[in-house]
Amino acid sequence: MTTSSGVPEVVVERLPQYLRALAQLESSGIDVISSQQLGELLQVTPAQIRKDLSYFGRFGKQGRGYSISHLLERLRVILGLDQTWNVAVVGVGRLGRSIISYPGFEPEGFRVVCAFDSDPAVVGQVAGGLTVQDFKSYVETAEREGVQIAIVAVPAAVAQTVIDDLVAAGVKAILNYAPKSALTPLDVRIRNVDPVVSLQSMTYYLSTT
Amino acid sequence: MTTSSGVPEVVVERLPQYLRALAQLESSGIDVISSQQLGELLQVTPAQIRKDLSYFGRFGKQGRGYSISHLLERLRVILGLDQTWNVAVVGVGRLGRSIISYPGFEPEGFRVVCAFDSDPAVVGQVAGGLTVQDFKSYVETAEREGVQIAIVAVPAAVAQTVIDDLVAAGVKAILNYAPKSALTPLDVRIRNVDPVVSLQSMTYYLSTT
DNA sequence: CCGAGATTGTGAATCTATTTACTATCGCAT
DNA sequence: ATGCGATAGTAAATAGATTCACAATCTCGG
Repeated sequence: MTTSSGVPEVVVERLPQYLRALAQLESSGIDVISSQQLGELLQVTPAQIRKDLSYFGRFGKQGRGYSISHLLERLRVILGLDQTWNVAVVGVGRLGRSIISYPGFEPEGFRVVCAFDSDPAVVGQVAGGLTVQDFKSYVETAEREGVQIAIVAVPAAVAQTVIDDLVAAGVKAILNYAPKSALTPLDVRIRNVDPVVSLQSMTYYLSTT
Repeated sequence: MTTSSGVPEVVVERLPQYLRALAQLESSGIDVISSQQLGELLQVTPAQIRKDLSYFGRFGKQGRGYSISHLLERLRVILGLDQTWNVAVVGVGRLGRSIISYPGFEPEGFRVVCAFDSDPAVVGQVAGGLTVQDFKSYVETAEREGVQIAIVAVPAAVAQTVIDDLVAAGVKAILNYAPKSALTPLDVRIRNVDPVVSLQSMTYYLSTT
């Protein structure tokens, strides 16, 4: 699938992988890396790395490779990671609470700024330093807090409805933890995080071998 | 990527999606569905559904469509979901505990049967009805409990080492929650669950639009 | 029992992604 | 300065996945 910008979606999905590997290399004190070496590290062909990067510009030096710090900086800009993103968590059950207090978001520039639920018993509770808001007030609160991304952690049965509401409220990126793949308009990005689906595509290989 | 069995990996990854949609349709009392209708529901072309299924046999009836209950049964067998899978959780921190008590695995046939950590302060604790074992005892315990799948929820810094140990212990399927894509031999399946990576590939589209 | 309408299964065509293969260019040692 | 070895960038070739398009065959009403 190629998107309007002309960059294939698979390519965009690989960039965060490169980013992560490069960040780790940088923190271990390495300055320069070739597509060959990075490819070995990530189990990807060097040509693929070079081609992927070539969609965005020319970042390497022949005979030498890529400056890790420079490439990191460029990738961060390409992916829009040179800014902080405000995130709303919708659904504050067991899973929603784990997400709110997951410490991995903040260092990567994703800040959970508000949390919503529609259960009156949950609204008003405090989770991870945030007071849970009524989902009815989503539009105002999200606007006030400058929310750009929503994380959905509601039961499967209501996921599509909640996502429709979020889309109507103007959210353009949704991370969906509900065990249900939901439909969105083409201009709204959605990624599903579903461990059961991941397991189910591995058992295929376990049982045929 | 085509695997030894001749079925492309993308196809295997779509089957759980079909399964989930069909299960939901069945529970809402529908008996038969056409590739057209299922395609609309999943935002996939009817031809793709028919072609995907054709790798495994002929399950439909011309002029009518697919019997949902029959197709469900066949898909479960194809994916190896007609049995229970025993799962070990490695790493019992905040995230590991959430995974152990996640209620979505059991109904789908994935049973968490043991949990490991290498921190002496955590070993011996009880989490979700399971006593945490020392990771040193992985081989014996996993053998005794009939573990076939491992879920890794350890810090990024030790993920590769832990995964190497698991591979050495004979695990053939790993669900990796560590924010680090790890390398495994080709006969070991690994799926990464990483919300940050998912977010990072969406921000690309948010910032270029 | 027959014909109309629907829908599957699939070879061929098309579209997309990956890999190959080579040129241009760089850094470095002499 | 010069030449050599290494490596990026990329056009062309290949491989892979998706879609098209249609024959085969099913259902169902009359």
